[in-house]
Amino acid sequence: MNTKENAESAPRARGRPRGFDMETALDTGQRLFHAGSYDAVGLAALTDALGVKPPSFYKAFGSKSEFFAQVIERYAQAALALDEILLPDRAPVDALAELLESAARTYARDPEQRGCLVLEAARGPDGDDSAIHARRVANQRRDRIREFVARTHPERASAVTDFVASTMSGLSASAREGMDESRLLDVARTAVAGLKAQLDAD
Amino acid sequence: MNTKENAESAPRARGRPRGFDMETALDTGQRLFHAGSYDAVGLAALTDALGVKPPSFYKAFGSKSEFFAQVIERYAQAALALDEILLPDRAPVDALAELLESAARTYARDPEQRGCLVLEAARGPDGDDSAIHARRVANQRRDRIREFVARTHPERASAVTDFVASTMSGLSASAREGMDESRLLDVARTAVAGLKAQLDAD
DNA sequence: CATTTTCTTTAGTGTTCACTATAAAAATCC
DNA sequence: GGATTTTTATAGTGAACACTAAAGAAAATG
Repeated sequence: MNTKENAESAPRARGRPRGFDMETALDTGQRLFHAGSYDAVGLAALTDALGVKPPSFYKAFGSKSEFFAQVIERYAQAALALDEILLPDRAPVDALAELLESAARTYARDPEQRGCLVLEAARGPDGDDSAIHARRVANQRRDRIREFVARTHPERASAVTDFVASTMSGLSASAREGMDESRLLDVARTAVAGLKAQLDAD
Repeated sequence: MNTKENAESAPRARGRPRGFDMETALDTGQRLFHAGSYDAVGLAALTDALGVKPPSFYKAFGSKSEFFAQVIERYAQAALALDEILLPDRAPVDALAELLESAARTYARDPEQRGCLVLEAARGPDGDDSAIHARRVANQRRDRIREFVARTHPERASAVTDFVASTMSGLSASAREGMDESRLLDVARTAVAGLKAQLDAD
């Protein structure tokens, strides 16, 4: 029944136009949550940063938790492009080495955005929607790593994925505590050495 | 001026006796914080669990944050006895292997106490006393690892410590997300393989 | 221009948070 | 037994939290 909603020359939908841009709001939210955490950034900080009052925020996003879910999805789309790293014709050790080194670089690149937003949020309380959603997104990415490794090492896919997942969580934690890029890279390379020992033991 | 306070036959100190045991309170607090987190366990939950009202709690401990500091110190005293693992006449790889495997076992042993209380708290907001204190305790333990490794590998002590620290944070995070002991042990052993590659490259 | 639709603001709401002032209770001391 | 000391409870405190009811504003429609 919305056959006209994508037409370029269609008149704007009825009603007062929104006073802020949704994409800019998500970007701002992502920055704030990444610098702090879901719990540390209250609605007052969000609405201040967006220049709107609470009802406008809720009208647009429904709730803080739903807003966060959108932020998480947005972050996951842009972070560590698995599609470009886990290429089918690529040796797993090489691909995973690149993944871990990229994580090391990314997690320390911006002093205001240390670590990984998804992995940090995944550690929230079990009952919180924010943590539940972050965990789901994290596990979807882990599934892709497992499938990638299973192509060449089906019997090691789960253990390798566990190790990569745990290592990335550790890198994120260390980055949050202030570890700089070169030290994170050293950690990543040592982890890759462990991966090689595991995958080359065929 | 308190020359009599340790005498067995000395009368009790003046004043109303405390209606709860301090050590039991710290144990209870440790369990609650470990199951949840510093922020997730409010004062109501604490005082309910201890069977006291807020003024009694504050009289005894000063503040929630000071109580937590005591809980953290208590936990660190008991967890993963570094003194028994980092023995001077021991090969670093063997000692660190035992440390990481012990971490894997400890972090998954009790389904209600997953991960490491100190490392989880260390990831709290930068400005919070709870996180600041946890970070300090964590870094004291890392200093001991670094000194231990520096005995035989002075030029690698920092990088090895970074790796062990990051790996333990990763193990803690994975345990919090529900990874079981055998999977954590696999992760630890792969990490040890990486350590061997680094320390045996002399 | 009145109606409809959608978004915005003002002015709250109830709950939870960490913590406190005051009075009373429980012990020792002399 | 009154004074002193220490601990306890009652009854709050102010602040922050996520969120909302009602009214008004800004747009399109006919």
